[in-house]
Amino acid sequence: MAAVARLIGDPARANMLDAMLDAQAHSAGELATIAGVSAATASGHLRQLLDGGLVAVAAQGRHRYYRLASPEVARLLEGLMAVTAPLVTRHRATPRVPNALREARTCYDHLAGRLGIAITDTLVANGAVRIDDNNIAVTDHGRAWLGEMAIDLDAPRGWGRRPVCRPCLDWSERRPHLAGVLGAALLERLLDRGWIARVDGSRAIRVTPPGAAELRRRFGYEPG
Amino acid sequence: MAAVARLIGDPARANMLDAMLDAQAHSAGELATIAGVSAATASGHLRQLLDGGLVAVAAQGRHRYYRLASPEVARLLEGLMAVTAPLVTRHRATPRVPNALREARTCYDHLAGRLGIAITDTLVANGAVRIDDNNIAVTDHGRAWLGEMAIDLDAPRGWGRRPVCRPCLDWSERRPHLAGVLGAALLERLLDRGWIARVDGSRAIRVTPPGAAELRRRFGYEPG
DNA sequence: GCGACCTTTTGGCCGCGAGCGAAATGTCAT
DNA sequence: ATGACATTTCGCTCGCGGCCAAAAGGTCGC
Repeated sequence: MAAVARLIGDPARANMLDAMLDAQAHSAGELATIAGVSAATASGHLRQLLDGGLVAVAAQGRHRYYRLASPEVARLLEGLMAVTAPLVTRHRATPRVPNALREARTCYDHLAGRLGIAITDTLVANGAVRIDDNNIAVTDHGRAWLGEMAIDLDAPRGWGRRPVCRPCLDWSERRPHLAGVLGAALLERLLDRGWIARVDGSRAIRVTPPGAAELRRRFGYEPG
Repeated sequence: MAAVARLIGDPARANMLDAMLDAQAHSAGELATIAGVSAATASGHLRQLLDGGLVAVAAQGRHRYYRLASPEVARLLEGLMAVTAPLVTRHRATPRVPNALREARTCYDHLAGRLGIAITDTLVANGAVRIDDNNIAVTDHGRAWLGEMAIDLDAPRGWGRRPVCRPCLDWSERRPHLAGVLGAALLERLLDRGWIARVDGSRAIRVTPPGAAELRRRFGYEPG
């Protein structure tokens, strides 16, 4: 247990892992810049993360692209943030995290932040999903509703057997939001409909002008 | 994020935290022995864990009793184990963890291991709780059934507002088991009915002779 | 092929922090 | 008060591991 925690415990490695939370692959050099260390140092860190089973690598030409080894690792990292956040903000009234991230961001492969919460709330109000305590389940009515969004939860999605819908604790809103296959499919659909877009090299999500209208109408989302 | 992970990343501190996963308070000297370090070193570690908000302390006479600061910390630790376990056992066919722990143990303040899974399965079969994907909810029928066990989920339980029932991933069985207020109440009831007992200074749980009969009849649990 | 580029390996420096013994602090028992 | 015990603080040593510059692998474009 200590071995895994030790890997995350170094600031440079933690920054790299945090960057990989966007579920996209990053080259070694890119991660070196993000971590603020030389390429040599970064390479050493990445080797450790690889040996520790926290990340996986895909060699492509002269680049080597690193990504988190599994959704479990992503969940672990978000869990760490959930424990960390209250400690940091305990003595600070002003939000320490950039507002763009609080507003809308990706959490591994699904949406989080105010936008993620707004969508979750709407699906609950619709009766599309049901939440008891901290648990989420998709209803039959929900499957039909999602069909209109061209989302078929029963379609094979490549990444083997994976829970259809899982709660994921949002560390900025302190509430669970949609994760699992449903969360991933929603993010994908919103992206390729052009309602939202990724922001440069950040996990932040930007709402496009056409997206603003659609998201307000369908999910009652108003930018904060 | 790195700060919290760094604290767990030291073997001595990890051992201490692991010991505290039984949700009981441990004196500083006891934790020093468990971690295999001197009292002076242990004191330093405990101070760090305290400053980091991972543990809380209660001074009682000349002893100082340490415990985990919150259930969230316990969840984080179990999450770490879930990521760690597969890495360790990947190249080992034989179980590395003592069988007593796989059989029945406490997981913070509820039951885990084969016994915990057996109880969870029975409650699902009864229709007392419902599991969708990885989510658990208590049904009305479940509340009545629990009433026969003298468990009232609506009774105030001291520890403020806390989810009635939460899934908790079992790192030895790789399946979710009952946690939350329900899990805690079940453990408490089984203990004070004398069906199970804590084992010395371990998280292992021993089934008593009268308990063996009751657990087989009610939950279909057969010792492995 | 050759040069440009990305990445990893090697070697060496250096600081953080884990470790202990000894002393100090605080608490209980008599 | 005095001694026994639990814990913390202090001062110190020492090794692990992060860091970089330089060199070595690989891969692509020309």
